Amino acid sequence: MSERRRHSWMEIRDSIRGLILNATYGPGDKLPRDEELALRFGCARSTVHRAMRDLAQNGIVERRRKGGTTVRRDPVTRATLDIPITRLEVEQRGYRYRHRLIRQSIQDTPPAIMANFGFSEPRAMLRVEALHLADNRPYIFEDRWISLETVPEITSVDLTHENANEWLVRNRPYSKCDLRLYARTATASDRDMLQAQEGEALFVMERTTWIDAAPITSLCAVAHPGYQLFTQG
Amino acid sequence: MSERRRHSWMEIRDSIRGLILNATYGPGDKLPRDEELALRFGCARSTVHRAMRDLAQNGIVERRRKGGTTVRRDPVTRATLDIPITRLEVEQRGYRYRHRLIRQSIQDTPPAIMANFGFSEPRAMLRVEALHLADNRPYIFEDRWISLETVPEITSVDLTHENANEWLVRNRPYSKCDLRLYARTATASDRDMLQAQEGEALFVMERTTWIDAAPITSLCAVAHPGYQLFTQG
DNA sequence: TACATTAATATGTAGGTACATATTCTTGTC
DNA sequence: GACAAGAATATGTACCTACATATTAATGTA
Repeated sequence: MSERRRHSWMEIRDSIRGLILNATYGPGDKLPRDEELALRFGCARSTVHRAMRDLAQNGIVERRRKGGTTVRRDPVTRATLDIPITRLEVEQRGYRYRHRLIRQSIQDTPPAIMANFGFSEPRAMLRVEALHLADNRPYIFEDRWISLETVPEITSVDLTHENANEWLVRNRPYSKCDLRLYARTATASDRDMLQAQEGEALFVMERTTWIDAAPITSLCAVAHPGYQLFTQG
Repeated sequence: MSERRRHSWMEIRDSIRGLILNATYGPGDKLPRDEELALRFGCARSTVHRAMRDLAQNGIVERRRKGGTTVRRDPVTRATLDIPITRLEVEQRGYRYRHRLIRQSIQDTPPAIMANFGFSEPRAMLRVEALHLADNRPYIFEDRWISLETVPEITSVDLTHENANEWLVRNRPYSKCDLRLYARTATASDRDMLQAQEGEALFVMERTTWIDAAPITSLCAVAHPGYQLFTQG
């Protein structure tokens, strides 16, 4: 009898990717159905399915029920960013972490925050401005807006002691997160806060989170000059 | 007999996440084994496994063979970045794409590129400097180094016509990609190339790719003033 | 005690079956 | 030809069983 060796889903994935690489199937082309490929590779459909899920996740192919699997027409570089809690990031670099609450007040959301959440009307939220320090030097300044409806307890938390970043991450895990990254020239306020030189380039991360459809928080984090963000491959 | 309804892996995932959220299992705690949880939830082990894989992928838990599943001690914000081919990005914004080859030469890698690849010695590579334009205005300037050992055919490609970005993405898909993002103040050369104002903040993306252990390319892409990078949630 | 060897065990994967679900395709009606 | 209803079909999921694999824990030996 033929000794059918067991194929790992990664082997199958690499084989399918190989077919795409050597142009057997080009961008936009439809791949054979899973069952057909399983037959061809001599493995179970579930193994092809596992391989395909990985390829789909990595943006190589697109899959639709009944529609079948197609090679993505527009290849992308897909990278996973891990943004840790700032305290851990600082400590992992061997610095002593400190946190300073600058301001805390209830205000109506400005247009930029409304846009992040998709509001059409201003809403009262808790605004928290805080500075993260590494060895007493400014590390990241954050300007955060927190929903009073989704997170009512936040008003009774002492944010001078416990920082909003960690409190939220531990008490209000999100189900959805939007991220926006860009560069900005240091303003007068940045210069005070982050000890940046005039005209220096600063790295900015805007992050907005929801639990299901309910808004949690939207923040604009401005990093100290020289800050870099990596992917962990 | 008890009518065991079928549970979807997402239900199970949300249930497990619920246990973590309501502090039944805190950061660093060990969760019960899959089999035990399956029994508890009244589903198959494979369903728990599917749920756990998702939680692990999203950085909620960590799993190790024999070691079991533990709640991650340090929560992270995990986001998936899609960096499309520049031409598509430009076209999707409704602009006309053009590409201009600035320079092309074989040089020894400078320290920065050696560091990206992990080389201890300089190596001769093809350096390609090119400008991507949107409606004839500078969009992204890229300074790219391509391995002559891994991609020997590149020397016979006419890069004035076909751009290196697309040629590589279509002909040398990578298996590993490192990404580094930061902000930089415009230099004199940037000002010429990207029509940036003096002292303006520019967004920089450094990308290094390998196929298995073989280096493919390392590039430094400097975006026009005002560029932003989003996650596709 | 230190270290190597072996057993135990939780997760990971492959294969298989049955059914669910979302589309697309076909067909019928006007 | 336009549109709605129903059939066809490829992917998605749930559950099983049987192993594979990576560690940790236990055990034996010097």
